[in-house]
Amino acid sequence: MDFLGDHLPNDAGVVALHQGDHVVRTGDQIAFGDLRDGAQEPRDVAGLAYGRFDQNVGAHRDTFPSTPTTEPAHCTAACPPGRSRRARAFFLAGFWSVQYNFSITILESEALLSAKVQDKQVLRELRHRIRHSAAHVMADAIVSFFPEAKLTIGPPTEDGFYYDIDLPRPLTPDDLERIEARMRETIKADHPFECREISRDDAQRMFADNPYKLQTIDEIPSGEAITTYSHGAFTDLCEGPHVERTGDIEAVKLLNVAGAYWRGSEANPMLQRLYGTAFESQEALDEHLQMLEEALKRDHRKLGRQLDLVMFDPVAPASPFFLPKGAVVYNLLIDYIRGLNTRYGYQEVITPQIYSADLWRKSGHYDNYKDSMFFIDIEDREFGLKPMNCPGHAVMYASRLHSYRDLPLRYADFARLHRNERSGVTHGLTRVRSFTQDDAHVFCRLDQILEEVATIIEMVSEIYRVFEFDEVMTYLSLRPDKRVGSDEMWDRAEAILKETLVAKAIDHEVVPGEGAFYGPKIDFFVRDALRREWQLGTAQLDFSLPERFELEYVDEEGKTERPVLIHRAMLGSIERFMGILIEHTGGAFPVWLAPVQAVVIPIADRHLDYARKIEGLLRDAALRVEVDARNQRMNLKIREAQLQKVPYMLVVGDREEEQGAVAVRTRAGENLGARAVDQLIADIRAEIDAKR
RNA sequence: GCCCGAGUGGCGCAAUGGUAGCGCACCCGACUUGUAAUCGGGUGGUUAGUGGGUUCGAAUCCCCUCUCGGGCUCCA
Repeated sequence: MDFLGDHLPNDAGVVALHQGDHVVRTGDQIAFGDLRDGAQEPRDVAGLAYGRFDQNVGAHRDTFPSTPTTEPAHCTAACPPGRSRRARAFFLAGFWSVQYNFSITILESEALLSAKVQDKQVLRELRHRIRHSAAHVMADAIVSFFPEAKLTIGPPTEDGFYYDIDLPRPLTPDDLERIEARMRETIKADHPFECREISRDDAQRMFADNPYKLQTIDEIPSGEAITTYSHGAFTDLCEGPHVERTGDIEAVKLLNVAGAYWRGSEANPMLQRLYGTAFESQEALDEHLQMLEEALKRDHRKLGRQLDLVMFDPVAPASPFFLPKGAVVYNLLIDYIRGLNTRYGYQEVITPQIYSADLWRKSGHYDNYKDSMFFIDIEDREFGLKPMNCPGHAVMYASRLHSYRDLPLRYADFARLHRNERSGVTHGLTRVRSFTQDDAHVFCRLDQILEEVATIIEMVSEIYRVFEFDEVMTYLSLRPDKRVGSDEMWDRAEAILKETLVAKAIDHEVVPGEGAFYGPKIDFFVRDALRREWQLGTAQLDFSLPERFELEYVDEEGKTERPVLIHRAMLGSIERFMGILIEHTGGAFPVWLAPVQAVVIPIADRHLDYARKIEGLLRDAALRVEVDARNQRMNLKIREAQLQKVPYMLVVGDREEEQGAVAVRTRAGENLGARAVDQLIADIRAEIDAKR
């Protein structure tokens, strides 16, 4: 048996995998784990897990709990973190080579790899400086046109920079051009950036006419140095760092102007925020702009219309209408979650849409959330349309006595929710006023929290794996200033969540102060086509609601205890998830979700009957199929099916009719040639079952 | 909610104070087609609002309202 452990040189860091002619590429699903001593074959591996292969770093994401299709004998736990990349690369190579006849090519050494990683860091640092410097150059240009402008802050961001400025009048696109032209002059002049450390008094004198800068100076801790950076005749309060000279800003582009509150508070004046970006070369800038353009093509609002999935109308602002094709996807997503819920012991419930305002007073929504709710008066009584399911579930829980044996009790609900989001914050499908969550509430004992949260993480991980979201950001939000419950309670709850994340080996960022007032939470975010982050899943601990609704259970000793509530959502809102998924897939849904899975394309009218027959066979196999019966050329029908991202185009003409076959073309543009219908159905079904 | 911008046939766009036009879609007709757009003809908009104003004249300028977009804020 050709197992790699013995064959790979010691410094092999990254391997390329081949199956036949297919090279395993970044994003492909792989399996990996750690070798036991003396391992000879895949089953000698502890901790099999699935992840994705990434050409740059070998295997990563060792955090997915496993439900392998080929169950190895010793599948015990998730792969422990901290093992070397090499060990993992070895293993995955070995596993796949044996299981699936992959052959292995060594791409590069560990040393090379780390140099590459280092280059990335250097580049990031360089761009940071370039953009920070570009912000200064921009401010310089603006001040030259508007001497009364008051500068505030101008930091670099992930993809560019901005400067918030108090200006006498709104900037126009023409202004942007003028400013950009002036910036180029400054860059060409190649002024050096000079850093100067100044005293607090000097700083205050220097920026005496700028209240924003004065406030900034006031907030610099007394021990810290106050510095300015100058280029040419321009000086700004700044801690740096910058590039050496303005000429180091090789490529710059101003993008747009927007309003922004000083210090982000609505109570403060609205400033003008001018966004731009800068790169170390024109090519890199062009590439970035190209990327932005490509992203616009993936915009779910555009694709949602083009693919007949969803529409909007001013009669229901920010409330999507799902067209038949969109409804197919929507329902399939819910079906999928329903299946998961069943598998993990969640019970679905159906609860009212409209509740007396009394309920919302009891839950606290009336005091804290009233502006975001829709209310209706009926027969002199006030009712509220539900923005969340939790109070309804609490009412259900409280309707009978519970033993500790009942817990955890897991209620799932796909009810439609309505939130009166402030105008100006709504956005396509990702922020709407009417939506459905894959919502659930777990009522459990304190000692059950860890397991419940761990299970939620497992479910979420499976979901993100199925949908191939590789870049999921996980945040652990801790106690905010305004909160309920004792500090001990918070200590304990935060510790449990943290422990669970560590146990599940989930990379996460801790965000102090961002928790809900009722408890800490774990949130999962992914990015849309324009790299904006959107929250999908969440697991939130809640000590407040059980208190408010006086929820109880009877423990082993007959004592009355209060359960803890866990709010969970995995896709988040189905609407938002669909929006993100459309952008993630560019509208090319995996076959199991595709609204139309196959289009039968008859070449001429005389093939119509045969096309109908094929349609019937596929429909009998529960596939979503259509016949393009229009009197049009085949080329046009293929083009349109292609634009609709239909996974399979089945061309039927004289040849196919004779053979009782169909000619299969995929949306990837591959012509697979003639296939027997039975075989085709079996292949597509397998693809659907595997959710590929 | 706040700042800025936009709204023209179903969709994408043009018309910058002087007769609302183009492409796609749609309808009709011809063509009967082999892996990303066949050809010809036709219907359709008093320009977001049965809003207000300026002007001899408004898609175009001003005001109000609505909706959408980019941000900010918000997302208990």
